[in-house]
Amino acid sequence: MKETQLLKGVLEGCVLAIIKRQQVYGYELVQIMRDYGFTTIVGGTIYPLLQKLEKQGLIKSKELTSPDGPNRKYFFITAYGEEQLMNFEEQWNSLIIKVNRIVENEESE
Amino acid sequence: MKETQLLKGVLEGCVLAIIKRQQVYGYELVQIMRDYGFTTIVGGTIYPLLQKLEKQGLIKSKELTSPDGPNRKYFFITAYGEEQLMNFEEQWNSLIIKVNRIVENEESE
DNA sequence: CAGTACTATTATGTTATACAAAGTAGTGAG
DNA sequence: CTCACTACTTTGTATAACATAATAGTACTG
Repeated sequence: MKETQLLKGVLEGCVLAIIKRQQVYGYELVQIMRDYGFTTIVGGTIYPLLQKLEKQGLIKSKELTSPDGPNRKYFFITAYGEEQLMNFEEQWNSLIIKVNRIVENEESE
Repeated sequence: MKETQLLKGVLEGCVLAIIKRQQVYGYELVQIMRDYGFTTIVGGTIYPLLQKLEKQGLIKSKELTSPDGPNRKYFFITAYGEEQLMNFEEQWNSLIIKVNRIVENEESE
């Protein structure tokens, strides 16, 4: 079982949570995720996700020039995005409870 | 975001954990998962998963007659399966830590 | 015999992430 | 000036998990 499968659905919530508290551009987001321990994250994973989130209206973007290279595309969370983030947090917490109930039972019998 | 995306990768670990502490057949497993709160689980989700796990050697099966219908196919965990289950638990705990670190930071700033 | 509950199987679709490659803009070395 | 390098973004193709839905077969019940 690869760790990557566990990521599904989680990544989106994490990205929203990060964008909520600071505006970021894609490249930076990759670094941040890696700092948090998601070492396998690369651009090819993040950019399509950002495009999807923007298309769905959860985030919006603004392009700004960079002193170090090509333009950066900064992302911000929308009201709808915040709503969905809360939604994610609920589902995530609920999932933890369910899974732990199953896995922890293991030792109690 | 549908809850179903969060399931990915988790389902396999849950199924293994359940099979570890009691032999079950597919239909029964569906009921158990539903009791645990995974209300959307149906046969079409569980049976292919069981076949995959058996093919990979994480579980093995034995067919027994049922008093109430067609034969039941009971599943047992193998040594390799137990190994993978421990593996899953580690990854799952590690994922919880990482995600919570991201999500919870939200309020502390 | 018709209908319903049990049990297993399989085909097809959707979607998130992986993987890999490439394109664009600036900077520094020679 | 150009070559290489780094910062930054984009895109195409593949894989694998889970959803959805339909099929089929056994036993019980009316």
